Amino acid sequence: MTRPPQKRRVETRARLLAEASRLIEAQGYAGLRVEDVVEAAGVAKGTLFAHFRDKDGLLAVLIGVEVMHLIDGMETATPPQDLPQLMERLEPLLDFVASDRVIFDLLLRYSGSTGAERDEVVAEGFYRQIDLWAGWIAGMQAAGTVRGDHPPALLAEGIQAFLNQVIAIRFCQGEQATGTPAEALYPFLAAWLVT
Amino acid sequence: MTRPPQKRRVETRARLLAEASRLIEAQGYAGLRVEDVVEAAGVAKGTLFAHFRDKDGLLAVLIGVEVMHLIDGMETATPPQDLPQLMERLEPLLDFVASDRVIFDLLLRYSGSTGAERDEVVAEGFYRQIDLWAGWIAGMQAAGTVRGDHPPALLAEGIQAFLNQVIAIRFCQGEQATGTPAEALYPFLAAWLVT
DNA sequence: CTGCAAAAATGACCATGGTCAATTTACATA
DNA sequence: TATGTAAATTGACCATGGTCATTTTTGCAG
Repeated sequence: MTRPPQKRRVETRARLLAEASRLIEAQGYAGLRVEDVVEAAGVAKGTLFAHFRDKDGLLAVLIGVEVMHLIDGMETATPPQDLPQLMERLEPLLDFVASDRVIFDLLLRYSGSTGAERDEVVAEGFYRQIDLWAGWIAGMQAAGTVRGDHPPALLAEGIQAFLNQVIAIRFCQGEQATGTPAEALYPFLAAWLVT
Repeated sequence: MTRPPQKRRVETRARLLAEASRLIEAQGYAGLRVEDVVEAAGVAKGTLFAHFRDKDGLLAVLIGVEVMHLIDGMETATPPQDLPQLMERLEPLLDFVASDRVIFDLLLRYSGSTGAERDEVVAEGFYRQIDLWAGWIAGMQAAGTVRGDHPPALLAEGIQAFLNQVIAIRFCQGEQATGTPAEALYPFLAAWLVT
C-alpha cells in the first residue's frame, strides 16, 4: 500500500525543476551545479537526491519535457510525403539534440532504457518517436517515395542511428564543424530510405 | 625547439599505463580509480595528470591500443566478399565495444575528434577503420554483392552508425538484452548495404 | 486535541577527479 | 666538476557529486 506523495513533496520537486531550468537557461547545461540548484530552491542538498536518483536524473526530466514538446510538434504537423519533407519535420529535434553535448550524451544513455524505476520521460519519448516515424514511413512507402522492402520500424530505428551518428561526429569535430546538422544527415537518409 | 622526453618520463608513463591496465583486468574499467593507479605506479597523483589530460585520456590510450589491434586483425584477414563475411570481420570489434559501457562511451566521445593535442590513438583508429571498411565496400561493390549507388565512404560511415546504435540500445536495455550484438546488427546492415 | 508512525527534509560527511605553486632531478655547457 | 635551466615530480588543496543517520513535519486514528 504505497501512499500518494504529500503536497510538500510535490511542491519541492516542482521548485527544484523550476530553479534548475532557470539556471540552465542562464548558464547552460554544462554549468549547472547541484549546490546552486538546491540553494535556489531553498532546500538541503540531500533533498535533491531524495527526488532524483542523481544529477542526470534531474536533467533527464527537464530534457525529456523538451523532447516531448518536440515530438508533440512532429505529431501535430502533417505527415511527410517524401524525403525533403521528412527532413523538415526532423530538423527541430535534430537542432535541439545537437545544441548541447550534455543533451546528446544524456539522451544516448537513457533512450531505450526500460525505465523500471528510472525517470521514464526519456525512454517514453524514445518509443513515441520511433512509433511516429514508423507511421510516417509506412505512409511514404504506400506513396512510393520510400523503399518498401523493409519494415517501417527498422527504417525508423535507422533514422535514429544516423541522427546520432551525425551529431556525435559534430561534437567530436568541435569548432571546426561545418554546415548544419541537417545537411550532414541528408545523404544518409537519402541512401537509407530510397533505393 | 621542443626537446625529446627524458628517459624517466617515458618510464613513468609506461608504468602508469601498465598498472592501469593490470587494475582494469582485475576489476574492470568502471572500477578504476586514479588513486589506485598512482599508488600502484609509485608516483604522486599530479604526475598522472602531467602525462594524461584526465582519467579519460589515460583510458583512451589503453582502449585505443586494443582497437588498433582489432583493426590490425581486420586488415590482415582477407577482405569480405559479401554481407555474411563482413559480419564475421566486424564481430570482434563489435564484441569489444559492446563488452563495457565505459569503452563505448569513450569511443563515442573521442572518435572522429581531430585530436590536436588530445591523445590521438582513438581518432586515428576511427579513420583507419572507416578507410578499411570503405575499401572492403568498394571491393564488394565491384563484386556486385553491395549496392553501388552510393560512395564507399558514406556506406562505411553508415556501418559505424548502426554499430553504435545497436550497442547503445543494448546498454540501455541493461540485463534484459537478448541475443548477440551481431544478431541485432545484421538486419540493419542488410538493409543498408543491399538493395 | 493528542499521540504516533510514515514521509520529508536536513547537513555534516565522504569519495574521487583534478589543480598548481613549490621542489627535486636530469642534462648540457663551460 | 660546478652550475644553470628546463623537465619532471610532488602532495596539499580544491570542486563537486553523492550518502545517510538524525531531525522535523505531516496527517491520520483514537
